[in-house]
Amino acid sequence: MALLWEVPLVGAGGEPISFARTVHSHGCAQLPPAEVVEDPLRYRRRLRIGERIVALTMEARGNELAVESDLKLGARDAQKARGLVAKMFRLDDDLSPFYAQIAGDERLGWVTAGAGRILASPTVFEDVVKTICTTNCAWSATIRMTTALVELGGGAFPDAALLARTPLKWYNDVARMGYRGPYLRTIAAEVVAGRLDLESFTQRKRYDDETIEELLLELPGVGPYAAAHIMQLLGRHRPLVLDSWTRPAYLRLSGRKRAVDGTIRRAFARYGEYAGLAFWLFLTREWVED
DNA sequence: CGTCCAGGTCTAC
DNA sequence: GGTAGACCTGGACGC
Repeated sequence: MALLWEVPLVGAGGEPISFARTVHSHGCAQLPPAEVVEDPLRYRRRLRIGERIVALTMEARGNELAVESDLKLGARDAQKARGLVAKMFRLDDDLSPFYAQIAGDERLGWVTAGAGRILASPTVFEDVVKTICTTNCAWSATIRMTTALVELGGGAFPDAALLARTPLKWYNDVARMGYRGPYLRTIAAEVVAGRLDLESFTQRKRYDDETIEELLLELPGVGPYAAAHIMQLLGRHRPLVLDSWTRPAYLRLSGRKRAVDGTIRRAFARYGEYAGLAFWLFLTREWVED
């Protein structure tokens, strides 16, 4: 294990970052090729750097994020790995406006201790594929499909080129993805052809949230739920993720007997561009002990 | 063994 | 723009 990086756990606005809250920010963050290890809390994930597959282990050391690599990396590869970690932890994001908004908020005041960073994958492509693998199936199926994808990728998540050249037979017979297979393969092919630049979707100056939502909804297999979910992973926090998990969770935690989507949206509308994040944090507070 | 449904989406009205 | 019905899979459940 070689120490790759130590970087302050601080966001772009100087706000604190809770390592535990970040690695437990959502379920997809724990899908292969990533995993959360407890005691001490660490986040591990394999990724492809050039020709090699590298296993990175991340943990909090004091107020720093320490990143270790199982392989010794040259300067160029080390730089690339650091860049991917920065993307995953969204180190360039500034949550301080949100924190200022919820300071003293009864429901969400606790968040300002460093919660609210939604851990991303190294690529938007991976998050889009994984999100589609969460739709209309049990979580066990999501794990099965993702595990197959990572096996295809030789231990790392496959890139668009590999998915585009993989025959549909594999999607059906090996990954058992059903109707999702053609969706994912089509998206991969569009990326490879250069007609779809998912990685640019993080660029706030280039695309506003509304545009990104429209572009996401154009993708096969991406509807309102998936678009909102991917938006959260992109750090675009207005849309609420409304699905068969969040709806009952909201009822349980709010004490309401029933609430249609419009009612839930109104309950969080006052958080403005952070409404979706506020909703998600309200639902997941108990995932981590303060 | 059949039906239902799980962190929905698409198509056709 | 709003709403049925179909859709892969496989685990849970009722009969």
